[in-house]
Amino acid sequence: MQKDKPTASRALSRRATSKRPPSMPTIKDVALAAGCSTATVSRALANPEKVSEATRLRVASAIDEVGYAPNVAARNLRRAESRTIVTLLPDISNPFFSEIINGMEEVAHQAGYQVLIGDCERDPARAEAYFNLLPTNQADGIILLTADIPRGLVRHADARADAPLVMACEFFSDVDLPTVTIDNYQATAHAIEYLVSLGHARIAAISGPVDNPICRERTRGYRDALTAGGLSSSAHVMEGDFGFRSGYQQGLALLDGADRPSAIFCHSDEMAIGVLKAARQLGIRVPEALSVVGFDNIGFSEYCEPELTTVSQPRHEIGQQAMHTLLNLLAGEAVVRRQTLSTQLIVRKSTGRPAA
Amino acid sequence: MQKDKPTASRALSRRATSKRPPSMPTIKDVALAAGCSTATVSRALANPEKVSEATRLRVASAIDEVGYAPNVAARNLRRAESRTIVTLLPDISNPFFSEIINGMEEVAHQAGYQVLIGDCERDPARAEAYFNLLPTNQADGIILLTADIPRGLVRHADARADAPLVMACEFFSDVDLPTVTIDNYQATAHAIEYLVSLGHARIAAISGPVDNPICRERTRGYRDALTAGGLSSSAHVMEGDFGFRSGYQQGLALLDGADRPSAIFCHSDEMAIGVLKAARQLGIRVPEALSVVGFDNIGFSEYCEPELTTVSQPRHEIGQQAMHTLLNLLAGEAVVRRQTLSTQLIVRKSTGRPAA
DNA sequence: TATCAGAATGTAAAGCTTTACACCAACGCC
DNA sequence: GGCGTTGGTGTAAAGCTTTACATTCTGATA
Repeated sequence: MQKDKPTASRALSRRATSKRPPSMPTIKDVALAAGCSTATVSRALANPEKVSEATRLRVASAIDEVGYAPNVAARNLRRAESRTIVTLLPDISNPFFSEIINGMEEVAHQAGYQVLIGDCERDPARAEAYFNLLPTNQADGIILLTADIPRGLVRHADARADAPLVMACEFFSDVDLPTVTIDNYQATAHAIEYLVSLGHARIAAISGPVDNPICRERTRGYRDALTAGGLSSSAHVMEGDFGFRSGYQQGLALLDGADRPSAIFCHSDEMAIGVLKAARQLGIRVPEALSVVGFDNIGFSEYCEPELTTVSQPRHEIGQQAMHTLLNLLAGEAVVRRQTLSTQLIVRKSTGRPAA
Repeated sequence: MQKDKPTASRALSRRATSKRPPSMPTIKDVALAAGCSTATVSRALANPEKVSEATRLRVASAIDEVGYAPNVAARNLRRAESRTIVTLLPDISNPFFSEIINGMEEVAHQAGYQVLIGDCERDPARAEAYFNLLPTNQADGIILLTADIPRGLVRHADARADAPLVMACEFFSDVDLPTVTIDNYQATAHAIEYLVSLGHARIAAISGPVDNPICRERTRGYRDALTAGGLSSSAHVMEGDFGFRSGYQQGLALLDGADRPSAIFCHSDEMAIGVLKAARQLGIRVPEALSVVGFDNIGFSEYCEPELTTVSQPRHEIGQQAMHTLLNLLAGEAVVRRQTLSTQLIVRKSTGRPAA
């Protein structure tokens, strides 16, 4: 009884590789069970029309007889693809993105793709790491939800005109990627017109980062609408970063001064909610003494005090369209390079006529 | 000139596979350039200590001479792993999770792992799809941020005692996975004690789903603290779903009735904010006529009106620990099966002494 | 009936990496 | 000087699937 060391009959396990003793059945096992070659099994799965009805059925039942599931790594290796799409965003904690992601996942899953969420946190190194998934076949395409990406990366990846890159929500002013956005100019102009129509004459704005193209568009819309209303001289734009705190701080700055605005248009709901807090702190009542408009219609905007008037984007649809576009690109089909989805001004309780 | 059809010299491209004409260099090219075998290159990368100093350097410079990057699919195939961890959560739009995810990604990336975010949306089919990534080697492990998972899936995956499954934030009452949580019982009891110490005698609670183990724990803490304060008879628990709306609705129900509570403890900040809205609507002032306590300390809790008193969880650390635990599990190391992280009651403006 | 087209299937290579095993040289020890 | 180590390296198989090409067979056309 000196069999103390190598003991248990390893003859049982078909493969001696290492771990994973209950090694999954392979396409070979299916072929055996179905009485055909592995090629036929593969075809039955990928190109059913190339296989006779009878074989297809035999294969099908063999598959669940042996409990087969394809080995994705092997498939990816052979096909030189990963069936993974990564989406790059500036900040995962911003609830604005979640609905977009849902839209993307919906169409991705349906097409057999995964989506990998890449939170860049404004860190170029992070962005680069995600871009590197492309040449190494770890990702088939990228959807950018932020323009805050080292331009060199994009240019390099975009060398081929049909590079698997799609932009959503934002856009680059200098690189022409297929893009799905809203009409930021129009949406803003419309919101400002609404404020003007209420009688506001001093309408300030808190922008996102001013070098951000969508913020530029919005500011253009803001200025033009002001001009159209004969108020061009009252334009006043502060810069924020879309987050609560910056809205709060810029709101404080705006409201604490001498001739304060009667309305503030913000480029995000979070900033608008920050403004609400600033106003509260200064004892300025909303909407009686100050009107506030946000952008995005995030979940909170219905639960803050007062409920926020805001510009709603079709976030789910943006996600869907962006993913569709990318998948079409991958399929080598022609895509419309610029899709513009419609927005809606949602009037709630944070806006009203200015005090006489 | 009848060469109109097959035209361009394909002899140029080394491989005739299909697309991807600028096919990446492989380990073979590196071996060639470094004047050694592919095995040595592979070793130089994976087990540098098994290779002589000189060779290592030659390989290194060969690598960036030819611009080599490993083919991950091939590696995964060979190693039967994916270097991907998936995390399952009930609802990606809940900002509570984002900081946890950041913590997880931090340690995952450092160890060369990716994290795939799986939004289950309470749909068992979705959860099952994600669990299926495990046996097919598309994922190496799963971190559960929700207990709302078909139990069969977990049991099945957990057949081996060291299954690569880790639970964070929540836990199962009937399956014993390695878990990292806070002490929900203590944290709640502490919050309730605080309310009692302020003089509240009618303290209601809005729970998450009552069959959720962490909600049970919290309710136990709530009841025990009430009993300890001699208020056992006033216990009153409503059921919510962690979301704004349910907090709002249950808040309305609680506050509209005859003998309304002077304080409400909520199992999430979103619900607490819903209660705030309900109170506002009914003209009940917070904190003068009603104290409200939330749970989680999400970003918005500082910007609602009034700022929310809440129980803060170390979310980043929870994410880190959970990922550490999982990676240790994968490495075959022993792990502590139950980690309990500390919480903190953050007192802001939504709580105060009850009106005489 | 010979031939051909087309459908259905099989064979085997290719995709890239990792690793068990074999091999070789250098070294130290008795 | 023979022998056992040890460190460094190469050879080749294995991991699983897809697919170009070859083969076989059926039925139809000339």
